[in-house]
Amino acid sequence: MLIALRFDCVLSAKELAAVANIAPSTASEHLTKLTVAGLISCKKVGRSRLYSITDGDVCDLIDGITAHADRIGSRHEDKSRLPKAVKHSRLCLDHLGGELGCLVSNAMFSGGYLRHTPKGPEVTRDGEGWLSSHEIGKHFPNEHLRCPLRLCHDWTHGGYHLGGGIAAALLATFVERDWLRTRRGEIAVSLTPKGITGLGKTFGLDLRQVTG
Amino acid sequence: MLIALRFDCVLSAKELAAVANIAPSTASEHLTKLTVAGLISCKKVGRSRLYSITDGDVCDLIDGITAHADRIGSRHEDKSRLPKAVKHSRLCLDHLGGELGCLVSNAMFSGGYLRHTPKGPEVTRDGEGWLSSHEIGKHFPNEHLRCPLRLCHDWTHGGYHLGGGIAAALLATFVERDWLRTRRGEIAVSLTPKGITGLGKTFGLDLRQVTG
DNA sequence: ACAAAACTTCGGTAAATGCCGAAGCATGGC
DNA sequence: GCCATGCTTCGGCATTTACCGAAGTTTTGT
Repeated sequence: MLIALRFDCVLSAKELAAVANIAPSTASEHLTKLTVAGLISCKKVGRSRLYSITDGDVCDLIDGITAHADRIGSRHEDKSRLPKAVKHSRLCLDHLGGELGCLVSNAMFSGGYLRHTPKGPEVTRDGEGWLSSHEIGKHFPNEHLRCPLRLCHDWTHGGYHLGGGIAAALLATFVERDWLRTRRGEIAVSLTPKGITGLGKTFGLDLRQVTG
Repeated sequence: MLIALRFDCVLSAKELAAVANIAPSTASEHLTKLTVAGLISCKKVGRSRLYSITDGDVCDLIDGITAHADRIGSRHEDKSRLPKAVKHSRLCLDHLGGELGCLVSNAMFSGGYLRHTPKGPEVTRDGEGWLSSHEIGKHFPNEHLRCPLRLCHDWTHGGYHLGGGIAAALLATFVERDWLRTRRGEIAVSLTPKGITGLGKTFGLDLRQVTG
């Protein structure tokens, strides 16, 4: 349920019961436990109850646990079996991960558009200008519910890439400009020739290697 | 058990059974589970098995969960009932917390001795010089096992203070210089007149209010 | 070689947990 | 006003869990 919410931000009790594959009554009981524990919050809308993750701290908690699970789970897995494209650039839920995701993230920090704070990454004054000049909206779907920006531990690459609403908006822009292409149900993201120049100029990266 | 290990770094199965108040056989079973889950690691020494937390990522995980528990737990508590001294300066396991802990932490970041990175706080080149010039050892007990520096969410004050081995070494130095005094079994830390001037000069703080 | 210490494995028990279906409560549509 | 929908509460069942003590294993000390 928490992982489903980590992706979809807002889900009803019925939907959460469906993803967990349990009866609505069981789901209801479990959802109250999660709510009492402060992990999720509930909002009554009509005759539905819409649940979402309480705040960014809880998101980090969930990410930390899933990242740990990935580390443990992949301990005896052969990572080299992953297609090269997936290692290089892949979707992490609804934003960009893999080597390309980490490169973009690093470039935005070293370019002074983002900075690290004890509460996580933050958009600088420069960054706000940069985002709007590139027509990358500060506004994204479910803005009021979703963590705008966070760091995502990248288990295929060992670094960090950007997550949260702004990261999702970034990916949407890249796809819109045909710099990247995604296919429904596939985790791999393909970098177009246009993207090599576009992303390269925008972030000062040499991406000719990344297509692999 | 994990919280005990977060403080003591290395504990034997017997000791962990004692802190959890369960029979050695039960502890053994549980420790196996934690080990399989990759949360703790085991080292055979003589006839004992010494357990410690696997790595810094797991430390972060534990800290995140305890921090969340603090947030939730303190939601319906009356914080104002805490003695003023505890709110101002208190022990957080083996290092300095409370308002004073946060002030010292902030001063070290803004002084350029520490900086934030995605993996947590880091000592800068300046900071290393500063630490050694103040005779605050980079070396501390269990150095090889313990996280050297991390951020601790401070639930009495709402900010962050420093944790980890370096923070423990800092407190030890402050106590040694009689800037602060601790009493066995007590969480409150008292700031001496010497400390008001000493810490004040060292970190550029006006601490006359903090004694409260 | 023998005993003690530290830990694990095994068998059994009591408590907690997850789960479901039926019934009960709100809300929205007709 | 009435029914359908979405959710919760309740009672009860099956499974799982935590736990202990006894017995077994390895290592240390004498």
